[in-house]
Formats: sequence, C-alpha cells, structure tokens
Amino acid sequence: MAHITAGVEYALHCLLWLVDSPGAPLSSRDLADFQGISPSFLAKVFPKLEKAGIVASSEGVRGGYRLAKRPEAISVLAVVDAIEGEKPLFDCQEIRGRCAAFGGRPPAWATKGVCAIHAVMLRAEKAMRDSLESQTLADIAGTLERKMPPEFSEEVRRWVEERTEARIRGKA
Amino acid sequence: MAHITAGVEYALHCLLWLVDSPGAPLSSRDLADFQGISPSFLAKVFPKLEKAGIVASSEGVRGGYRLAKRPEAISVLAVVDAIEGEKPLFDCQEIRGRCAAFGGRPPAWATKGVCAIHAVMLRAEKAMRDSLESQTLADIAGTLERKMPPEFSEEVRRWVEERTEARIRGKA
DNA sequence: CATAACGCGGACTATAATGATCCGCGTTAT
DNA sequence: ATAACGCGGATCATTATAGTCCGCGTTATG
Ligand code: FES
Ligand code: FES
Repeated sequence: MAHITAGVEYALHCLLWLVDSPGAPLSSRDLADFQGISPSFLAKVFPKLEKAGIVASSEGVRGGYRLAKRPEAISVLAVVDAIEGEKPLFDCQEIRGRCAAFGGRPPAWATKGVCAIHAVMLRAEKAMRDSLESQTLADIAGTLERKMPPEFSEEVRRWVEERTEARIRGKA
Repeated sequence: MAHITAGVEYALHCLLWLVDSPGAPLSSRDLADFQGISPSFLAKVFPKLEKAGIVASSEGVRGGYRLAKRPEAISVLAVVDAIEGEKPLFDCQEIRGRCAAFGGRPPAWATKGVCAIHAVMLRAEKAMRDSLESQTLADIAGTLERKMPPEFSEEVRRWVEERTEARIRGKA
C-alpha cells in the first residue's frame, strides 16, 4: 500500500480531461469508462474534490463536473490532501514517554516539544509537500500536451460524441 | 496507516540507545522492556537492521546488538529503507494506457516514458528521501543530548544493572 | 555438561485501510 | 414521466501492519 493512493491517480487523470473540456461538464461515469477505471469507485472520489473546492458539480441529466478554478491555481498537493485527508507521513506513537527508567511518570524534559525523531520525519514530510505544492495541474497539462499528437483532441471529441449517440440509440 | 511505520520509530529509538552504549551489546528484549514496547515485535525489526549493515549481532548468552557503523555514517533514510524495504510513495497503476479512445492498443506516444503525473510523485518522493538522507543518527543523538539532563545517563546505567541483578535473583 | 539467555525465522492472528460494489434518494433536462 | 445525473451509506474482498508464539541453533556461565 502506498502513501499516495490510487484515488489520487484517478483524480489527477480525470482533472486533466476536465482541463481540456472547459465547456459542458463531464459525468464521473463517462470519465471512468473513458479511462477504463471503476465508475463506482470514481463516484466516491469526486465528492472529495468538490468539498475541497477543486471541482464544481451540476446535478441532473447532462450534469457532471467541471473545474472550479483555473488549472494554474490547482496544485497537486491540494488534490492529494482532498483525497487523502491530510494524513501524516509518519504517525508518532510517543514511545519516548514510556521509558522504564521513568517508572510511569516521565519528567517534563523528556516529553516537552516534538521528539527529535518525529522532527526529522516532519521535515521530510514538509519537503515532500513543498514539492507537491510547486506543481500545478496546468504544469502537468502542459507536459502532456507536448507528448500528445495534435489530432488526438479530435479523436477524443469523436469518442464522446459516439457515446452520447449510443445512449440515444439504446433508448430507442 | 502511515507510510513510515511504527517499526521505524522503534528502530530509531533503539539505535539511539545503542549510540550511548558502545561497549557490551544490548539484547532486543532489554531494549523493548526498557522502552515499554513489544519485545516480540522488536525481535522482528532488528534482523532487518542487521541485514542492512546498520547493526551487528552477537549470538548466545550476553549477546545482542551494537552499531555496525559510526552514528554519523547512519542516515535516517538507511533505517527507513531497511525497515520498509524501499516501498514507493506512490504506486502508479498505468491507467493512461487504458483510455477507451485507444481501443485496447495504446499508441507508443501514450505509454512512452514515465507518466507526467507519476513524474510529479517521483520528484516529491526524491525530495522526501533527500531530506531523510541528510539527517544522521549522530544528528538526532546530538539534539537529544542537549535536552537530557547530565545525570540521566547514570540513571540508565543503574536501570540496566538492576535488571541484570534481577535476572540472577530470579534464578536463585 | 546442563542451563538459560541470546538471535533467527516461520507460522499465525487481529485489526485497519484500501479498492471496489450496490442501493436508494433527490435533482433536473428531455 | 423518464432516465441520466450527483450524493451518501452499507457492504465486501484484499492487503498491510502490528503483534504473538514456537522451535531451532548458538554461546556464556555455573
Ligand atoms: S516518540 Fe515518536 S518519534 Fe520519538
Ligand atoms: S498512469 Fe499512473 S500516474 Fe499516470
């Protein structure tokens, strides 16, 4: 199990599609089907992004999600925190106070402030978070656009169209 | 569950005691009892440190562990890797290749190299690891020594003595 | 030489988190 | 009225962590 889970990977990949589709909102089902991931699981991910103010939702038929901010204003850290809930890199058990030499009542000097080991972990966590905060959705989208051939956007548009038509056909 | 687990906290706290006891080796049982943590669990942690070349073991009665290197040569990163086994911060599921627009056969440009999102995570992981690598056991020991009153080392020595005597008494 | 304190490693358990599914409710375009 | 939406709760399977237990080989000590 990794610290940054699959939910974040799903979320970021979805957000990238939202960057390229500033018009009509996209439904979480379509986003899931389009990327070959679990629709039910993605449906649990998006409300977290909405609560964090990263996406805005519209209910009802033809509803779905769109970005609530400009891509440059959405850092990767914000997405990670939205999904993971600011869980710490390291969970200190405060063993320092349990030393047998204290006999149950640890002196003040032993438990005052943050344990030196814990402090090292907090510095490492901050380094990680600073790195994540320095990258925005726009940065990633830019990198990807340089890899993608220009005609691919057109292919994607066609796929979405076909899916909409398929729904109408299924109805008839 | 945190990425850096309790095993690392236990290991580092034990290693700090080993720094202060360069003479006779300390047994994992004594280290556990002294710190109020599970002896059976600590017995699973130390072999990992030994395999990583951080501590050296001596078997038989009066055996135990001592540091295999100078404290300045033991980075926190080395301890984390020894316990956690270099597990990644983020575990990419390679969803980018599953896009429905590819129809099962993703083109080369889509799967070539590392995904832009994965790359961001790898940079964050590197930042974390660099931070952990920059801190050594000696650094932490130094910080701790500044907090600890000078008479405490004496108290610890006495505790170890009493425990040895208790073992002899228990035998008689 | 017998014993007890060691390290070592495998099997095992309990608990929690993750990834994922299913269902029912309220909303809304058609 | 219907079907496509988002929303939230309940539930499940799998996996990782934390912890236990037991038996084996080694070694100082009496
Ligand atoms: S007590 Fe938790 S890291 Fe020292
Ligand atoms: S495919 Fe895993 S992060 Fe993009």
